[in-house]
Amino acid sequence: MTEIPSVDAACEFEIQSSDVNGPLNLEETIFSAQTSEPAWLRRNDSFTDIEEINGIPVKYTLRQQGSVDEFLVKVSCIATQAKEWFVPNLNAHLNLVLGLQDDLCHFYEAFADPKLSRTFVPLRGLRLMRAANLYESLVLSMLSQNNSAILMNRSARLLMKRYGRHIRFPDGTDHYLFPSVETVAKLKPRELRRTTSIGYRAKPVIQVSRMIASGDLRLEQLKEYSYDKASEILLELPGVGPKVSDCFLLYGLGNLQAAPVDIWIHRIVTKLYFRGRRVSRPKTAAFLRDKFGDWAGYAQLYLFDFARKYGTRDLKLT
DNA sequence: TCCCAGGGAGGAT
DNA sequence: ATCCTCCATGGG
Repeated sequence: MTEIPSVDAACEFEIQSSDVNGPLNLEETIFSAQTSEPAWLRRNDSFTDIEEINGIPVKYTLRQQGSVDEFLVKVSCIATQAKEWFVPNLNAHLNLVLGLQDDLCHFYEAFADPKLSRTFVPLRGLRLMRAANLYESLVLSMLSQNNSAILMNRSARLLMKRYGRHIRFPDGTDHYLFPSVETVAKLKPRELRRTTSIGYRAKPVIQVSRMIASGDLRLEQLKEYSYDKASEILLELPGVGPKVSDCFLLYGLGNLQAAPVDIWIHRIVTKLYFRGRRVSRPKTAAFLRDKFGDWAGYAQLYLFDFARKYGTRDLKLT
C-alpha cells in the first residue's frame, strides 16, 4: 500500500498485487452478480461505492490497472469530514469487502474437480464480497426471496432513498446510506410496501428489524458461532429460510462454508453432480458444504458466475 | 395472459 | 421428512 499525501477529506492511495493474497479481477468481483449489498456505481472501468466507515460516510472509487496477477488498484476517496485514519481504515474496509486476503491460489490448487476447475481460468481473480453492514446484508438477503436481482436492487435503492440518511459529499454529489434498524423498525408493512415495492417481504423485514432494535437479535454475535449454531438462530427468523440464511452467513457473516442454493445453483449443481436427479435444495447445500468444506461458498460463487456468463453447457461433462 | 425471479410459511400427505 | 400452494411485485 503506497500512500499519497491526503488533502482535507479526500485521499488517494494504491493497492498493489503484493498487498493481495493472490490474483484479483476487480470487475468480475464487483459484478459477480452475487452480493448482499446494492450494486456499485460504474463508470467505464472504475467502480464507486458509498459506505459508512467508523461512523463517517465515505465515497470511494476503484480502478484496476495491469493484469489479474500483476496489478495496481487506484483508490480515490472523499468523505464528509477530514480524518487522519481514512487510508488505513478504508484499506482495511476494502480488504474485508473484496476478500483480498482470501487465499485464492490455495482454492485453485485444492480442488482438482474438473467441473469446478473449468471455471478457474476464465474467472481467475474473482473474489467473494462481504458486507460491512450486517443489517443491510440481512435485509438484502431477505429481499432476494422469490425476486429478481434487478428488482431486489431497485427496492434496496428505493429503501435507501426514502428512509436512509442523506449525504452530500464535498464534491457536491448526493447519496443515501442504508436506513438504520430503528427507522425501519418503526414502519408499518403497508407503508414499506407502498414506498419500496417489496411486496409480502415487508412484514418479516420489519419484524426482524424490531428484533434487532430491541436487542433480542444480535447480528455481530452470530459471527462467533459455528455454521450450525448460527443457522439454527437465523432459521427461526420470519422470512428467513435455508437460502436467505446461507446468503447472510456467507456474504454477511463471512462464513465460507455457507453455500446459498438459489434456483440457479440448484439447477447447475443437480445437473453437474446428480445427473439431473431430483434433489432438494437443502440437500444440495449440504452436498456443497460436504464436498468443498471451507470453500463451499467460493465453489458456489464460481459455479454461479460461470453459468450465468457462459451458460451451463460448457460446464457439462468433465 | 402466463411464467418466472438469488424462496418461505403453513398445511396436507 | 417431503410435497403443494399461495404469497406481492414487475419484467419478459
